[in-house]
Amino acid sequence: MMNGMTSRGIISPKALKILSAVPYFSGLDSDTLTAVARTAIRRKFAPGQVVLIEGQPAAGLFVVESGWLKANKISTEGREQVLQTLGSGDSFNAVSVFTGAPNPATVEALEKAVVWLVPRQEMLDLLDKNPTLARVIIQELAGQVTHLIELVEDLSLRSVESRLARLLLEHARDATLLRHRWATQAEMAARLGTVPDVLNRALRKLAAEGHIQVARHQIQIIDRQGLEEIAQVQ
Amino acid sequence: MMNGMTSRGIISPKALKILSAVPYFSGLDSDTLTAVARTAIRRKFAPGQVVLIEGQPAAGLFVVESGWLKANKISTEGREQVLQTLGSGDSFNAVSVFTGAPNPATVEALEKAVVWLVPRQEMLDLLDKNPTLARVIIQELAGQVTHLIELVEDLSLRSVESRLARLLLEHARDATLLRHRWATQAEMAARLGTVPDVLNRALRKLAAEGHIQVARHQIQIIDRQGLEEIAQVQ
DNA sequence: TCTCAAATCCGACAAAAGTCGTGGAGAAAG
DNA sequence: CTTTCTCCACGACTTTTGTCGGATTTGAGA
Repeated sequence: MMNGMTSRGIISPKALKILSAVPYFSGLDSDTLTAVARTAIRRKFAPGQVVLIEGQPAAGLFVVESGWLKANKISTEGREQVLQTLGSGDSFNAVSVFTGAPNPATVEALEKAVVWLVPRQEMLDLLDKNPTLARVIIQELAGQVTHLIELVEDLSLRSVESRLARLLLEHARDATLLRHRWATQAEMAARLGTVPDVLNRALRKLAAEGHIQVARHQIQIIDRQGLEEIAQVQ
Repeated sequence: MMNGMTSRGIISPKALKILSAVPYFSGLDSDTLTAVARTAIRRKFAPGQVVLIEGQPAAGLFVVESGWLKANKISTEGREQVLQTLGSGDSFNAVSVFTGAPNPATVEALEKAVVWLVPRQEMLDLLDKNPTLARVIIQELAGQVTHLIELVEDLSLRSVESRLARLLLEHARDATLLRHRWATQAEMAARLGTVPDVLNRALRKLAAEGHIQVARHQIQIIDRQGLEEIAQVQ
């Protein structure tokens, strides 16, 4: 159960379509794209399964076809910090591919997921031949830096309650935020850098104050302005 | 006093030498390097002076000639988190140069510093003409991502005491860590994501337990192994 | 050398975050 | 349909972190 099922070298039109939808490869001409599709490996993962482990050598660049995954760090005491949540079209492990350093974090499937793996050497060759690819990689990495700076700011300068308010506002479509099956309070806590109990407390406090209404699989935002104030201060 | 003194367009051998020592430009041929030196602007900053402000549009890529600076985030309540400490040869603001987004953080001089600024458009042109430059930028950004992931891990999964122990171990030459004039306890606290009082307490605790010895302008590590244990757990 | 602002030290207190135990309500599996 | 397990909801308690007031010391500049 350590590795997902793999299938290699099958150049289906589906593979081409999926890969060309990824920002990384959308700029490539069809010949190079076919070459990529030939070496890319398709893998399926079950919920909870580990895709790659922090500290291991880089296998290559991963691209999500479907399903949700998370990149995280785990402390010696077992506490978890989620760095990134990855969905369809997202890619991960670029850092170790281009630096040669071991994987900086562990990646795990949150639900049934399908992932493509483009081997490291292939990516490096591509980068040499394809100057436009470099721009895309730079954009991608810059985006990661921006995201991580925001995370640091959150962890260092904001209270749990404030972080939660921000998370809710960010993910709300209209006034309702529907939770995926895997989006348990424990997962949310790991995302905000705290523990389930504390998150639960913050959630109940916001509910008690009339800002939100927590239901089974969704959260309703009642008082957006109030939430925004809590997101600002503290 | 808002901006540093500037001098533009002077192509001295000194400028060439300094710029070519920067990883970004070391791979360039001498013609391109001269072109860069022509557009680059040299600025001097006094201690405490602000080089660029979070949220403002990107001016260009900055390169440190001499002196120390810091990149930080400041909360509405005035609390500070240092993201990076920048010394001679380091560069900053790459993210906003290549994405076009506003500066992600504020940069401030810790002491008298001299900084070169290569205008944004110049850097973008360079990137187009010089494919090898792309590799360097990718390395640089990947390094930043790695560093920020470590910072997140520290803030989220480790206690102040543990973070301090790590900082001390990391910066110790032999068994002594000499503090720059600007490396006050307030600065160290901002680096570790806490407040001066708490840092001071942690420092005195480590001293009381016999792990370190705090003197005026330096800190002695007495019990390295003990420090390493504290750095590990918690 | 002298003065003054900044840095450090310290104890007491407050608030935030984390831990533990227990019980109930749903969802998934048989 | 029933059993089992995960998730959630509390409340009580501990630890860590942050805050405040004030005493000392130090270093930079007049």
